[in-house]
Amino acid sequence: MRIPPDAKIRLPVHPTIRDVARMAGVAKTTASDALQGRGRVSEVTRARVEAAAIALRYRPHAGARDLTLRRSEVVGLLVGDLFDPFNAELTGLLEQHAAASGYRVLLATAGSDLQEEETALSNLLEHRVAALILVAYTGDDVGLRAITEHTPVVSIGYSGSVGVSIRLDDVTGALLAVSHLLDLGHERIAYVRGTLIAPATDAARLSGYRAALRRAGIDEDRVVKVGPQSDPQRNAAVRELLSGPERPTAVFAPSDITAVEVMSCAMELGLRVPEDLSIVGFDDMQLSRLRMISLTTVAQPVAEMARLGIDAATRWLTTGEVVQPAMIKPQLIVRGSTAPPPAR
Amino acid sequence: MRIPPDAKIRLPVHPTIRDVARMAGVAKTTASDALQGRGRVSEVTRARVEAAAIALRYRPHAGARDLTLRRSEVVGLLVGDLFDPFNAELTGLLEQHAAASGYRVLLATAGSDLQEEETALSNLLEHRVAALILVAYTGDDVGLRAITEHTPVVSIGYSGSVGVSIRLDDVTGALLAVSHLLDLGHERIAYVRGTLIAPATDAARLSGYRAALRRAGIDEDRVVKVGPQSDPQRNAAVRELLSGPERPTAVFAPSDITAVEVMSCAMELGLRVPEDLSIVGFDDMQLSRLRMISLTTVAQPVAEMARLGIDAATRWLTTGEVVQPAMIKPQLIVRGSTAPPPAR
DNA sequence: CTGAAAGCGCTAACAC
DNA sequence: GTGTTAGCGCTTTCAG
Repeated sequence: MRIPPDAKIRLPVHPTIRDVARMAGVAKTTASDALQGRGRVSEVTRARVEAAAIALRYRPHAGARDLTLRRSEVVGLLVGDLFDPFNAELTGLLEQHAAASGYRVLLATAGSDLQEEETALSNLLEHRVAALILVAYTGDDVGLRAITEHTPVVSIGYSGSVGVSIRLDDVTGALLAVSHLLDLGHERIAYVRGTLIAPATDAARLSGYRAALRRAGIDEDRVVKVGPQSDPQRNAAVRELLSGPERPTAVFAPSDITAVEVMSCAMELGLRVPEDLSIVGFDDMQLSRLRMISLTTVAQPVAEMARLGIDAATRWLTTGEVVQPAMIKPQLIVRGSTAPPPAR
Repeated sequence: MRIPPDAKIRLPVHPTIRDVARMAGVAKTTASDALQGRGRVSEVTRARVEAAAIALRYRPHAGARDLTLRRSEVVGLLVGDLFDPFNAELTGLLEQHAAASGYRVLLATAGSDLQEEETALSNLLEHRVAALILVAYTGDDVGLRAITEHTPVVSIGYSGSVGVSIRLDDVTGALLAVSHLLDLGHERIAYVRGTLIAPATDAARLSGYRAALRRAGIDEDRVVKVGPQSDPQRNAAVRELLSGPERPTAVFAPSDITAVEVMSCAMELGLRVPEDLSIVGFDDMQLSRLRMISLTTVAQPVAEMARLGIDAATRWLTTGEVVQPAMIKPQLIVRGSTAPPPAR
């Protein structure tokens, strides 16, 4: 339901600094100074002003203040999909860190549409966000580049070339994952791509996967594209992959949520994990640590990434320095979803 | 890292409507009219203005516009914890619907602290959000009541008495869940509370649980409080519960994420689900539908709830009507995590 | 120690 | 058709 802008009624009255001043019997300026503790106002006046503010339940209008001070206390957060628990974790932590640094978060989700992502980005910018944080961004650099001229852009888990990127060495991460499978003796290893993943990230992990296979002298790889979670046919491709006589003995998925889906699919087919099928994911979301899932995966230190992201943004904002943090070293967490392949 | 407000540097220059007007050689108003299509400007002028806007990459300043128009296009969203996948789903959908209705979303997470929740709420209000959406709110009504005088408050999954509540009949939901277990023949049914849940919601579901037991003539109930997810000892209480000789044969948890934790814990102890232990959750998050989890649960129609929430807010905003939608009827989804109890 | 004036970016009302 | 004025709520000069 689209509401035309004019349909929005006027905001019910909030008391303004003027009301407070009037009630305290002083000028606007004095009231403002008193409340901000800009110490040029006498103790007794301050008390009167404060009393008035409390009585009126005065709350300064952040937008007006930002306008006056020509600054913004809001960062824009564009996140691909909150249905992916890893993204949700990241979003939560980013908000926490932003809040700790004195920033509010204006949230936008990209949805499925690429056009939507564009609009969302535009909306955030109209709100003059102090910085832009991109999580699982699927768009391209083109539109982004120009933005960095006036707004710090920090992307997380996106290997683009714009602004600051907080990211893992995706190639090495995938390499670790697949090497682990190769070491266990697997030879038929499939790559199952989820659609929830940003193309650039997917590409990097895919290339790590390929590199590992190549290094092991295996040139045949199987890539499977899995549809969106809500897609009723989402499992079809995976089922087919796992059903044939020459089915892979292991699967590497570029995100934990996809890995869990594969795991579930395997179970439906009566395949045991890891006895019949080994699975490795990527992310290390909290759920993956549960014993009942116990997913071998490449860990992304989500808390650290959130901290680095906000820090990079605030630093860019305060000092103007654009510091690209070092790539985070991926770490393979071996859990119960991987084992040697079944005997033929 | 706390950045003092003064440390925030001035926002790099964005072109203003004035710049556009100057470039097009017209007055501010004319430029504004031209861009908004407020049709009093000639075709040729409009073209000139539009060209200038594009050349300068002009983007209207939403905050300034809102200030002038005395309105707000931003709704505040306070969500308890994004680590709970159900909350994350809800957040994502709320953002989508808000966007579709022309609203941006200012996000705040409550964190663990109750004090933080208070501050977060205050921050949202300083930003003059058009409405306030509360997800898994853990605070009390006291502070909220006053807010409804100037800002629509819509809570989701919170059975408080303030503003509009979009909610399920929690009592009946829990009743359904526990009755299902009773029907299967279970007699020792535990209630395992997660800490991620809002107290009021927990209370309602607990009372449904108790009502079901009472109705079946069982007056002994076992309530277990499980610590936060990150707590290393989070499983201790559940382990103990599930270990004794008189252990329950079924568990009802007031959220899916807690249910999955219990399931995982059971697995650690070598208990099979549902053969040795039946488990029922509450939420029906997407993950619960996966075959490998296959959780019997009370469904909360998350998409519908998001829609109802945003609709209630926009309606309140546009017409001033405060309409309390009917309670949503809970529906029990029976999956693979429940079965008759093991023979003694 | 306090007040008055200016202005952030924008649009609505009212001239011309 | 177009320009001028005023004002949203706030803080920062600059005078008293």
